[in-house]
Amino acid sequence: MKLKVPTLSDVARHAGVSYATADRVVNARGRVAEKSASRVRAAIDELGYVRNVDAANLAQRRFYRFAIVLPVGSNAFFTRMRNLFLAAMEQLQAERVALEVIEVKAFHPSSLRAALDRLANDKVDGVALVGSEDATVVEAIEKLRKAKIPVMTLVSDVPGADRNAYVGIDNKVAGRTAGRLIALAHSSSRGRVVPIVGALSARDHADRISGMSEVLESQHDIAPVIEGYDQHDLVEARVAQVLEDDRDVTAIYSAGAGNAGLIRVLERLPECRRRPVAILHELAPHSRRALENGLIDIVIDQRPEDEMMRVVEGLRRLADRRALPVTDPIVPAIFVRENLPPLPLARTEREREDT
Amino acid sequence: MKLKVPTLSDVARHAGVSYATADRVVNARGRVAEKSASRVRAAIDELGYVRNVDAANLAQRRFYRFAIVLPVGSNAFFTRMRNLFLAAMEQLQAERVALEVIEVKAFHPSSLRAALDRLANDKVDGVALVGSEDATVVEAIEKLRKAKIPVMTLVSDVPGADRNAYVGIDNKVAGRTAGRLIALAHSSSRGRVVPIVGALSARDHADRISGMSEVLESQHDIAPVIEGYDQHDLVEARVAQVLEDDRDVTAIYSAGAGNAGLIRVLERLPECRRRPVAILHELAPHSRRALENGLIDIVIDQRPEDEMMRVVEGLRRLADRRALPVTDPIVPAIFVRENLPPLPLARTEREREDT
DNA sequence: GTGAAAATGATAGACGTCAATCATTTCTCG
DNA sequence: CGAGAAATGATTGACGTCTATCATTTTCAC
Repeated sequence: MKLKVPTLSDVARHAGVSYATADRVVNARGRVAEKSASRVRAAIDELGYVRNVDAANLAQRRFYRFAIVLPVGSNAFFTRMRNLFLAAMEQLQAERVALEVIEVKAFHPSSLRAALDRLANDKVDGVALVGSEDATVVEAIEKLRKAKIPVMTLVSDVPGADRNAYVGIDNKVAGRTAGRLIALAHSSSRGRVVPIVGALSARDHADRISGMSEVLESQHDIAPVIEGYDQHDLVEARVAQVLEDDRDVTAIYSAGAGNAGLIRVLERLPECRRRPVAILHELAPHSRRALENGLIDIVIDQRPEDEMMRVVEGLRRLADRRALPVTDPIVPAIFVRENLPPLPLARTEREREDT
Repeated sequence: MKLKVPTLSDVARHAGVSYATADRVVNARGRVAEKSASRVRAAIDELGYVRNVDAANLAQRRFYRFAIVLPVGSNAFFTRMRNLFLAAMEQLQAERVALEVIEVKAFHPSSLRAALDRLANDKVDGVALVGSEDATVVEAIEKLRKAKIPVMTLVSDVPGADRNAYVGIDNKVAGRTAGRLIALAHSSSRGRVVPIVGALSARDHADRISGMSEVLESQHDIAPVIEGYDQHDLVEARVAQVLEDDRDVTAIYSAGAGNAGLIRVLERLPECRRRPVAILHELAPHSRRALENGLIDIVIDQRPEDEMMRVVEGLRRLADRRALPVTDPIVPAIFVRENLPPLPLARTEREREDT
């Protein structure tokens, strides 16, 4: 039952050095000649030594401190994610994990940069951030990494940055999937699809529309994109106008937010008007209700619950100097009315209907 | 930075007992008067003491031993799951987790019972099993639990058993979801759907068909169920016959295995024959290829990767006396051609094309 | 009151790593 | 060769729990 697991003492003995030297190698403390260091590393390989994280954490009185940097705004998805992190805090506290949720102004790279710089001077054990493609964010991540702080990007990656891992979906794939489902819903008849985005300058939205278009453009008509800037009223007005002017619309794909406005239009559709197939993103109270009421067909959801868990687990493993598991990318869930997950038992005051 | 976290010494002092008594309470070692025990428990609550798992595991030289009991047979899904566990073994070994994969004859409750009884006399730290509704399995689980061995059911639950948790999907929901997607694919036209199962006596298959029927029966025709007993040739022959005899079939929903046979029929469909909408379960090499080649439309997959991770993580938490996280049920992934996950890099010799 | 059993307390050592300190040895350069 | 810097080794104590042992105290039944 008691397996003989090699300790660092075994490594030192095997390498012919003192425990202190082996410790210096393993923990990169310096003051070790390369000759000795390579002997230690060889011994580690030969013996299969694996650092005992339990012992190390006990000796250090380890209490993980992770910072989660989220954009604040009216986006329901990030509100939802924020609430998930807050809800997890108490349980994580009991497991010696302290989460600090830091909110930065949405679409404001310098604000994100500043927050990350502050964290680089702090003694946090890891940082997870919602990325932005700004070059200053790449630099800020470099700085964190230089301070030996592990970094994970969440929901939106930072291409070119030296982050440890990305947790999120591939928006092109999401768009293509939406395209495929729209095609399926048309059997072999030709349809006319209206795409909606927050803004075409938002990379994730653009990717989704691009993906959808790849799948549909040879067999279906794609109407001009509606930019709704994630504002319900604007979305409502523009969609209503398009549906009024264009009687051939058979499907709507909303890649952005502001979906409460879209749902209101679909609610008020005249009975004589056939409801277009409707696919949108992220499960929120209004989109859940619209699914339940048959106003829309499908919600593509990136499962922030899963994303949150992957981030916390990943940061913990990085702090423990453990390899991250090779996992598949997050597969967005495809919700129809029949497979909606149970509602969470409690809702916080701050959670609003939508943004 | 150094948070003062209460230790068991603090608890003992606070309760006015010795460390040894507090330890006896926390670890249920006995020899403690109820008067003392309740004082200890009160102190734990007041101080918010949480057992230091790192310290405990270090002191015990903890090396988790988990047993995973899987049915052996020609079912591709369980082969896939088995291979996932095997592939994870090495990494887990380095983290002091030893997995033992135990294979029992499929659909053979006494064989499963015997394996579980053996484990009850073994010193394993946890057991995960693919359930069976037999009463002897309920008893075997009782026995494990009596031996203080945590039990999780996987893929198929055991109603009435005292297991710690179930990891798997709701098959009724899966069937309803398939029904909804079939309805979506028919727009508002009426269709004729052919259901396929391994056997109607298989509860998961029956649940799936039942779920689908609920959604479809008021607007669509449901043809008689084909029982294919998970045998490709039989499935192929019977589906071909049905498609030959029934020119009105517009959709096929396969709730069982043996899907290679179904795919062969769809491959050989005459050009003049419109391909029915096809939805089946579990991503396997043949179903992946069929998706890629446009022979079928959707695969509903219960993500054994996720299931495996939940099981290992759950067993570990149970062994550490930690609460399991409140997680949503596994949401089956809905794969179309466009959102297929990357292929694993290596395939083991034992993995076959299908069962 | 006595004896036995149960409850309680005290104690020691183990686990494997971290962190720090200081003595000793080795190496390099003038 | 000597001095100083770097490398190395020895040592100690800490972390919080587990495990075991045995002494002491308390409780209970007769």
